[in-house]
Amino acid sequence: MKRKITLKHIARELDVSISTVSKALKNSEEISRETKEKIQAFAKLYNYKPNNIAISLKNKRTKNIGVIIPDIVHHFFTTVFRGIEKYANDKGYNVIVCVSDESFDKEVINMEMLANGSIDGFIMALSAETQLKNDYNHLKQVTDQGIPLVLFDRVTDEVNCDKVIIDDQAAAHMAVSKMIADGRQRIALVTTEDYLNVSSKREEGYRKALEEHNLPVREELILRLPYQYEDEKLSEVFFATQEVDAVLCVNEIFAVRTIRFLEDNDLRVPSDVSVIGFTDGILSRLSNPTLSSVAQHGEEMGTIAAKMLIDKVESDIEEGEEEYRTEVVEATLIERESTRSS
Amino acid sequence: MKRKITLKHIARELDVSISTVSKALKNSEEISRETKEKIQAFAKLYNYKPNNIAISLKNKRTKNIGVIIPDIVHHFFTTVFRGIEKYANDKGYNVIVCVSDESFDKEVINMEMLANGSIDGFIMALSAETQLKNDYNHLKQVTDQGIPLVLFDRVTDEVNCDKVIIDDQAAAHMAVSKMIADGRQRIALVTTEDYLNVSSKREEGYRKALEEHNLPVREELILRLPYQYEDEKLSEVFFATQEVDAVLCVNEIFAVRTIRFLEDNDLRVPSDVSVIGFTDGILSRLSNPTLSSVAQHGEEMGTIAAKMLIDKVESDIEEGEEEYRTEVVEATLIERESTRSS
DNA sequence: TTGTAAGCGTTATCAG
DNA sequence: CTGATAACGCTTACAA
Repeated sequence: MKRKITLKHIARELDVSISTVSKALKNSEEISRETKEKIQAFAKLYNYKPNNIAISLKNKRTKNIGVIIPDIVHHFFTTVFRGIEKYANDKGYNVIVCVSDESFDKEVINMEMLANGSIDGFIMALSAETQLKNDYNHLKQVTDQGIPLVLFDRVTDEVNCDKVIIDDQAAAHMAVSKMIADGRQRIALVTTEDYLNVSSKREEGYRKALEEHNLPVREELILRLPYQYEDEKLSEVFFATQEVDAVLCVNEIFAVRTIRFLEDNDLRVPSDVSVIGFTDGILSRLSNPTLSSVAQHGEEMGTIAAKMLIDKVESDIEEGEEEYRTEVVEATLIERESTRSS
Repeated sequence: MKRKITLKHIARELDVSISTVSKALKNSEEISRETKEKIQAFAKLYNYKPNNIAISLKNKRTKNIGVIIPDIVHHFFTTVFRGIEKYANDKGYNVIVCVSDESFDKEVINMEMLANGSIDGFIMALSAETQLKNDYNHLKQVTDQGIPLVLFDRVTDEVNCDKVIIDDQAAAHMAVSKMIADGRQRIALVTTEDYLNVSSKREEGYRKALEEHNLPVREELILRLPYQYEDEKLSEVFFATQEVDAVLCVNEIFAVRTIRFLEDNDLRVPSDVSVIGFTDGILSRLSNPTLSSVAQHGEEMGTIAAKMLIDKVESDIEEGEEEYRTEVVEATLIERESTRSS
């Protein structure tokens, strides 16, 4: 077992000072070619690599970024994470992930844990509970300390920082308009019952699109389901009493369930009812029929978020003139079988 | 912007020495109640938190664990990750994730990056390319340095370390036996063409089960598809020329595609053909019909891996007598509609 | 009871 | 060209 070698070891071994070794390994002009070669050869031989922790302490820069997301087993977040990770890695940063599990407390604990020197900045999506409580002191504390923060998808106006979002309202509007253009008239909305910022924006877009096309907004056609619902009972009640010819769902899972439910009730998708979901993930591509859905371009969001963060981290504006940006990523509608206007 | 406060600040402010502050905050008996109270109050007021990096440097322990996986947008890995993250967090560890993207080079780079002091140990699943090249020097280097390593799922015998796997062979055997018990006779296997350890183990189980039940192993019934295949052409060729009454797929995606293909060709699942997949993820639960599949219990694997790693990290056997364990997690068959023996 | 000093591994400044 | 020294923030013998 060859323990990690340090500058000190090399210095002792080669009978030079630590600073000489340090400089030699950085190819400093100050050191004679001869000594440099000797030292470099030795270092190579023993596979010397500087200790990141020591460098972090010295530079007050960890080259780590902290990512806090509500759930990792969730296609969208996972996709954003991939974007973050790729960009960050390219820039020489590592990514520390913490999962808040939609819990306010865990979010706070994780942030505090990381804020004590472990990371240079945060990228996060708020937990559902945090949005519900509307308590953002932990975020403010972090920004007050001068730690850069980028919020994505689940954001809040309460905190001053960079943000990356998709225009959920416009996206829902687009989806509903498409259905209307396809001749659909009774369009239902299946959304979450939790108060999530994104859901309500999507609902706004849904309402607006109907209104603009002079279609009535029927509250009975808006179904609110618990975030992780497992029973289709609710949906049965809903569809049994209503005639719908199109459904917009705020996520993939609701959409796939809806399709299944419709087919079990002898309604064909898309001929009888067309369905559009949000989150263009694996389910959309592989459901039967395949699901038209609003792509949120998570990877792109992740890339943008990482870029914004790293730019801030590496800029030395420090007490920056509070110049925060909000990037809006265009959502696109991926059309598949569930809306074929056949 | 209140910059982070350090022991030095407190000491200066309160006109005591740094070590007094340090001890006072640790509630040391050495310090008078009076001073302690003064210091603690001050620290609370200014929200003092020790700097993790400094502590890491001192203790030579980062309380970070490095996780390297081939792909984060993949239900199984994501699930394992969740298990790791939860357990690690409970134990006060953070998790740094790097994605190898199935690439050998990235795997090597990421490991080296993290091995220079950033983490106390690794948990990883080998990339496809690494398994193909059969080159594990980067792993050996890490273990040689005394950094604990736990391999999961995609493992190799070439490296001496703790491992967590499922018995893929037994799992496939179980699945095939179940189909046979249901009266199926011509059972196909849809597997990957890459050389992945897990796939080949599953194939072995498949073959063994058939043999044990005195059924012929027909090579034409074994279909090898590229890892991320997008065209169903291959599968068309396959099924068009064969009569099968059951299919075992080495992953969910292949399984769902198979179902879709069968239905498009007027074969009903499960009445005409029953289908079982591996990886009990969201697709299995939501496909139509729902998919019977082999649950790999990723979260449990993650928990076990994290436990093994942290135990090693925190044990002081150091030059441990090479006592490495391999934990086998029981796979279970989750029966859903695709195998209802109706 | 409090303080000094060394050390964790590096880098940077300043002398020699 | 090379080396001593201080510093990053903290802990911990050891002195006082």
